[in-house]
Amino acid sequence: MSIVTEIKPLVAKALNSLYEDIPGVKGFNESDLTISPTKPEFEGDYTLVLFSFVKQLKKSPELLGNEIGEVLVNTNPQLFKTFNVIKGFLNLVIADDYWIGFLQSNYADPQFGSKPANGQKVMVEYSSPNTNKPLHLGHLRNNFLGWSVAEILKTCGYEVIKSCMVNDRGIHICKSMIAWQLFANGATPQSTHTKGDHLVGEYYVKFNDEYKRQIEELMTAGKSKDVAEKEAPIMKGTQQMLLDWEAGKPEVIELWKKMNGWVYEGFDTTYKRIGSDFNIMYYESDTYLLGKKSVEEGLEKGVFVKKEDGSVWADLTGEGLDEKLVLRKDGTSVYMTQDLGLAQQKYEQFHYDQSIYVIGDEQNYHMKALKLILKKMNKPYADGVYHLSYGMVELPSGRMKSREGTVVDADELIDEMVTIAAKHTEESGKIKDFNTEELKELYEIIGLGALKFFLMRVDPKKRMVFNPEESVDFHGFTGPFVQYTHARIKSILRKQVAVGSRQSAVETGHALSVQGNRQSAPDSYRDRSLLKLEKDLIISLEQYPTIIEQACMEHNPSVIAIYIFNLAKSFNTFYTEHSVMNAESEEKKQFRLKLSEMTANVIASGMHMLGIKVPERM
RNA sequence: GGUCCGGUAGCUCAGCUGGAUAGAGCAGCUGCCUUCUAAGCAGCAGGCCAUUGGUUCGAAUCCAAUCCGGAUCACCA
Repeated sequence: MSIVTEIKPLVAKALNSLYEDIPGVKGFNESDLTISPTKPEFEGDYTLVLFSFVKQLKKSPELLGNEIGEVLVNTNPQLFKTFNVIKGFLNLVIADDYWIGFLQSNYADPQFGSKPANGQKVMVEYSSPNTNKPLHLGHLRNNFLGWSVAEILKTCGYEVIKSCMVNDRGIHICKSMIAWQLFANGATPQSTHTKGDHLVGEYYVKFNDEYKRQIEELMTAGKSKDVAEKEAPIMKGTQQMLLDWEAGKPEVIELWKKMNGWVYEGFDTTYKRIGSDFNIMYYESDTYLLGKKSVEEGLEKGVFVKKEDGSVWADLTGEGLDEKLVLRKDGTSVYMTQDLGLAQQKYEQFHYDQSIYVIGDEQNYHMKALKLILKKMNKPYADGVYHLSYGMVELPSGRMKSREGTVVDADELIDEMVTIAAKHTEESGKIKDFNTEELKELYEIIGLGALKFFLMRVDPKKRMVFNPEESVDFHGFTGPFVQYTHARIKSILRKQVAVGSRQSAVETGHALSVQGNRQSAPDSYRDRSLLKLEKDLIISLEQYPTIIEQACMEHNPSVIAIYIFNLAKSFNTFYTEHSVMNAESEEKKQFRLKLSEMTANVIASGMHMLGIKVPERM
């Protein structure tokens, strides 16, 4: 239980006992209270805002604050040390023993902040790549967010099933295929020493080049732009190929399998490197026909209407949207058809309570429509559908455009980050005894940590600017900063182990125990009081479970990133000011060791939820 | 045009269930390594929180309008 949830009922109780006799005053409950951390420029740890009671109780804020503060301190001396009232704010000073007790019972728990299983099941669908080109920066944001949200939900007690919808068929796939047929001369990843997804991507680009060339040729020959776009031979060939694919023509299927196989090999390498993994894969080639049953069902229920031409529509005008096509007039499915079918299939397979779709915000409208349609169809899982919408990643020069070659390739970007990590590490000269393997691993940890942190530190909903120069900075509000803080702490803890007294210190630690006998150690009483920077750090640690809860509710990893950064900063301030190993007394030293250990645990735990590893040394 | 999202320091972002003098990082300027890792710490400077009006004891935060930017509204995916 967090300290704020502990304080609230006490305040409510105090208010009721003080003022319930006043005529016209109804009972106070916890939701009436605003309690927040005290601003650093005032004395106190947590603050109750008094203004809201002034009118009802007809007393001045100062008087109210003093009365409430008096009761709180008198009835809960173990929790509140003192209080002060400034303007309309009651600042409460929490007893040091409370904080010390908190540290004592949690410092060694690597799971601190996580919750027991709640029996709820959540599906998280993320990544969802197309198999015609390699991953780019935008995909990375998706992958990092999806993985992280899944991890946050697990920490909050949910059972999580990670799924991936692979868009492995369709016109865009045929474009790469036909270009390969025309231009590749049988080139393979092996023969060209090219990663499979990149090789296929090259032919996707080649398609577009050739297509453009053919359009120009036809236009020079006098055709209009529209006609040229339709009649370009390569486009006609592509459309034919799609028909052949749907008809199951063996050569086409074989080529499709071969090229998709290359892409999967490439994706596997990248996924492994960035840590993306899935419990279940769905392939569009398997699911694109699903959903026709849902369409029939919707027609029966009167949720959809069939027009004269045979096309089927959902009328969402009553909900403020437009009409949405769910089946083409020729009976073939559109995206919505597949999504309806897949939602149904997922539910039948897993009976989820929540189904999260990590998809870019350009599909806000589509996802809204999907949820609405499911609701109108009275699907029990409709309410659990949640679109985790994230903003586009832009470059300082503007939006990434694949046609203009301004996309940032994922593999290249990761390589670059790792190279820079290596450079910084070598310059610092702190890691002299690592072997080649260990160094390689460290560079990966730091480079990827920087990248993940950079992409996840901002609110997913918002579109963000990716500035290559800034992303390469490893100082300040960055992953490496946090990793560095962790390594620093571990360095201290290693020293303590080396001294060999850690075990006994950890086991006994009586001088810190709340139940400890004060009289037996007259000297240590002084050390029982916390210094400001020690207390700041403990208060920060105490907020971790609340932060996790918030991140979980909001499906928002940036909450964790921001918190962990502030925690690390708080530790560094403490670290510079006070020595752990050369503390003023043995008691202080033991106390600070615990404080350091807990900080390291929370950093590691929080970073884990972001998919970022923390090194022991760097 | 309809709907949705955003506009906070030079730049990138927090803060948005209303509360004290609006915070970080980067960039700029000052200091601090004979002391547990300087990828660090301390400090200075930097703001009409897009604009206008409203609600309130109190508004960056809520409401309305306006301006600017983006997304979307396809028998595309």
